[in-house]
Amino acid sequence: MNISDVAGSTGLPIKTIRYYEDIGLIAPARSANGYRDFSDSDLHKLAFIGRARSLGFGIDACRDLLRLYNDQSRASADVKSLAQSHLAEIDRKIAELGEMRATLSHLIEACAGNDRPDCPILADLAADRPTLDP
Amino acid sequence: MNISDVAGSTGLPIKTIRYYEDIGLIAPARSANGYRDFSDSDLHKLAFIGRARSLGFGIDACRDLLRLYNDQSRASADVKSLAQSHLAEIDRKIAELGEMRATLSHLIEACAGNDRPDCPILADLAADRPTLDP
DNA sequence: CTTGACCTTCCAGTAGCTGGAAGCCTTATG
DNA sequence: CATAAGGCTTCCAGCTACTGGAAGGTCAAG
Repeated sequence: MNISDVAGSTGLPIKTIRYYEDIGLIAPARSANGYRDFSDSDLHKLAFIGRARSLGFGIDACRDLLRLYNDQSRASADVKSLAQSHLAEIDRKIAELGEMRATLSHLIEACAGNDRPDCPILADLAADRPTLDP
Repeated sequence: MNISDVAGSTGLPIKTIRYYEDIGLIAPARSANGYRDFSDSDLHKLAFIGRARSLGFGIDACRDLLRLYNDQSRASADVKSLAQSHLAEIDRKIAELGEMRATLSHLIEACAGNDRPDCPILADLAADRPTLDP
């Protein structure tokens, strides 16, 4: 299997697949002509990584997940713990974005959005202390 | 005003302030000894940038916001539009994280988290198609 | 005069790719 | 059989927004 086939069936960009080899996530065989020759196992691994990435797991977490996947003597508790840390991180990000969203939409509502220069958004950014009034 | 004073009153790390000069967001004067000599205007600008950054605006957006702030003939509509694009981006990210969160917490709930190896999280990542059942 | 706290610059690294250049390999067509 | 298009290779650079560290100049106190 050539790289473009794998890209097609995993949905991962070719560049990304090569990058994953670079950083040691996969190690596909090589054909006589130097082309990467992907096995079904490589394909499976890449699909696995792709799904883990789409859940927001970082590369190192993907490495850990792959290791756990290949470890028949794993404890599901270890996987769960990894996932829970990641979930906590996601929640942290959601909370952070939610705060930004709240402030920002508040400011946007207060802005006339017309031809005149007076703007509560800029006023808030320029304020000595950010506006916190309800 | 030396850099550490500015760092102290804006809450920005010293490194970040120097970085902002590097990329042309600010241009503080220099004392005879080569030290940066920040004016009140520099301070104000940095505080402005810091607040914009804390709302999630990117560096380029900060540049735009500063330009608009200094432009007396601006239209608030331009500021509002900038803020609205950013809000849309935040919403997009929240939605993306929300989807991750939903899938992930679903999987976590299904995982026993004990000493045995069977794990629905790994099973889902390894599945030919990700689990979508309710 | 020395010590320690500042300040300076420059270089490198972080995460996870992505784009592009230069060049070999394969396949289809004339 | 030549050639052109397309796929493959490697390597290098750049993206965001910093952050850490090394090497060295400066300043205030004791």
